[in-house]
Amino acid sequence: MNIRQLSFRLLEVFMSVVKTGSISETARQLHLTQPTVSLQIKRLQEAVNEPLIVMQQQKLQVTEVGLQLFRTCEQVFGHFDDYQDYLAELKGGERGRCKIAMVNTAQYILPKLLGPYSNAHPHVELPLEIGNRSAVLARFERGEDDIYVFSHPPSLEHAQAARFLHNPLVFIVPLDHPLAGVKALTLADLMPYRFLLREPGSATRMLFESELQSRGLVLSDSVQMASNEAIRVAVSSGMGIAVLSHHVLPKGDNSFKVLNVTDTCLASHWYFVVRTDRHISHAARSFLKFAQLNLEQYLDKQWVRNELNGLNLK
Amino acid sequence: MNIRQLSFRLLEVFMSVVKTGSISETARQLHLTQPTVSLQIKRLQEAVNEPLIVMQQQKLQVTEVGLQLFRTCEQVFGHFDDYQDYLAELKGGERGRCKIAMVNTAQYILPKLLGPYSNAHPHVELPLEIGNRSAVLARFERGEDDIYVFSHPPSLEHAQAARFLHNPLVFIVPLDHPLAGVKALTLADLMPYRFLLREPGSATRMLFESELQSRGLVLSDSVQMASNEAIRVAVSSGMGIAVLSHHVLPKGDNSFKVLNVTDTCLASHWYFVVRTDRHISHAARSFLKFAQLNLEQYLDKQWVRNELNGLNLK
DNA sequence: GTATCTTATAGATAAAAATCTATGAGGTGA
DNA sequence: TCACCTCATAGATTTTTATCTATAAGATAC
Repeated sequence: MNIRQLSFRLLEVFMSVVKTGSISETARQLHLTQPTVSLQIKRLQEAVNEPLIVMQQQKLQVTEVGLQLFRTCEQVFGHFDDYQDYLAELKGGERGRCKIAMVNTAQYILPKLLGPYSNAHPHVELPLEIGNRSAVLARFERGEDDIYVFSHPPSLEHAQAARFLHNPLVFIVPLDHPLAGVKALTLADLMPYRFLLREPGSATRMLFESELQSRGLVLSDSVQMASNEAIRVAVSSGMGIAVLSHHVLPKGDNSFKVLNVTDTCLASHWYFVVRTDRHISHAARSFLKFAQLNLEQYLDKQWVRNELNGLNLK
Repeated sequence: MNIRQLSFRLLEVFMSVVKTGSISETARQLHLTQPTVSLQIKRLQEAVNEPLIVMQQQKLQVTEVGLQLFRTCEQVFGHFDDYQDYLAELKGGERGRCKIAMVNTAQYILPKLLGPYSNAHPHVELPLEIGNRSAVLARFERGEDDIYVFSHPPSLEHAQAARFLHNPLVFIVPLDHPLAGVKALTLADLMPYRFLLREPGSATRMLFESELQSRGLVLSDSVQMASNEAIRVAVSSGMGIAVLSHHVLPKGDNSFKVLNVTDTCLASHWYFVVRTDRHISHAARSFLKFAQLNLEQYLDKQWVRNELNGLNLK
């Protein structure tokens, strides 16, 4: 038997003949003519080189070889049916994988969306990658993930970004800091103090530094720290002052003071970013859809900027 | 996914690409050109309507969907491989079925061949049908079996017969019968006695009666009995005399006497009969081959008439 | 920077497959 | 016997497919 001569159509017709026990009946059911079916069976028998169906008392009778082939076909079609089911679930966003890479700061926000999504779609895998901006950018370049989360999205040709959350930056000082009690401050008032900063390239730092530069201000002292938590805790401990995303600050944490800086409004946005030159997985599509519909419900309404309908997901 | 667009060839190529991880390499292995393989993969992806293989860092990368399809293919080809193995065993005569229908008398002979054959081919099913001549003839007409055993084969257009054993008929009488001690007799000497006969149509009876008719002899008394054993036992019990196939008489059974009738030599032959208008199963072919080679070994050499090479099994 | 890989695409062709209509042959049932 | 089933076969047509060559676009290696 040469398997290359076989086609699924041929097997389908064969199975129908076995089931109905009649060539004419099969032809009617499959909307074919009777000679077509006859010929298909003949072909199949030639391919297998064994009689599969014989006439016995004017009745079609499946031979043992035919029956065995029929069983084989049942199994085979079963496997393809399973695969079709898998595809259907995948396309429905019920199954699959949505790999998300995000910059460090986003880990304070995104889980609020991921949790509910994951509950609604328990069969979707959601591997997360967290890194600093340059690491996530490198992943983006290599196309390792389905969705990327940046504030300050890369302006690359094959990147498509959409805002979903406002990201205001605030200044924090230790409770016992000289500025802690002051009602209204200017940015310049903060310059004399030691600033705790993330690494260069972090979106927060970039934004802050460009603001300083445009205003002609210079920090007198700064210390670099690797994470937002480290900075927050260090501020509380009196090590210095800092500028951080509002979202990084735990609600109800009173171990530091937020300043009211009246002449400065530093803010960026959080963006979902996808590659335009890559197929977007159904799961990713499904997650973005979910986000679009449920941002207000799971994130602080006050900061939501839902522009996800701007994503053009072919 | 429309399964009708799929062909085994397509899947074969796809599997090779997954295995080699390269389109060019696959092309080389399958003796195709690289564009051919590229196109096949493209087609397959269109049929499934999902990306199966993507370029990632200049390397082909199978997607989850592709991997799932690959696994499906592995299973499917596995089933067909099993079927191929089955076919191979079938064609080799190691597996399958050989249905044999025989007239009653043959059951004294055929098992001597069937036993050894079955031992040599343990996976071949050998269903036996035993009936009187007309029943077996009817089965032949309906083509219900692979091989038929007759003495006196039907001379039908679609029947092909070959002798394998001489079938001499002998006359037996009870030990205390008046003829039991007579050294030499003629057929006419037997006419006064009661004959125990099989049903009309049985080959033995037909042969005997035609002999009587040609010699102008008439039986004075006869009783019909349904089986050879019944007749044999009845003769031993003194109920009458009979003409029976030599093969029906158990060796060393001294409860009756075989007569020496000098002017008569009644004999027929045993034939294997197959239909010429039907495909002959590999198992049947294999059995007939076996018989042809081993008749002398398993049957009484003195009676073997091996003409089985005359069978023309397309 | 040139040679040499890779994959992708376009265009052409030849083979095959799928399907039809028309027709024939064999059997059943009124 | 006639009408009506069944399946088989022949011949024709239209699509589909498998395949090729030629060529281009990227990337890598030296």
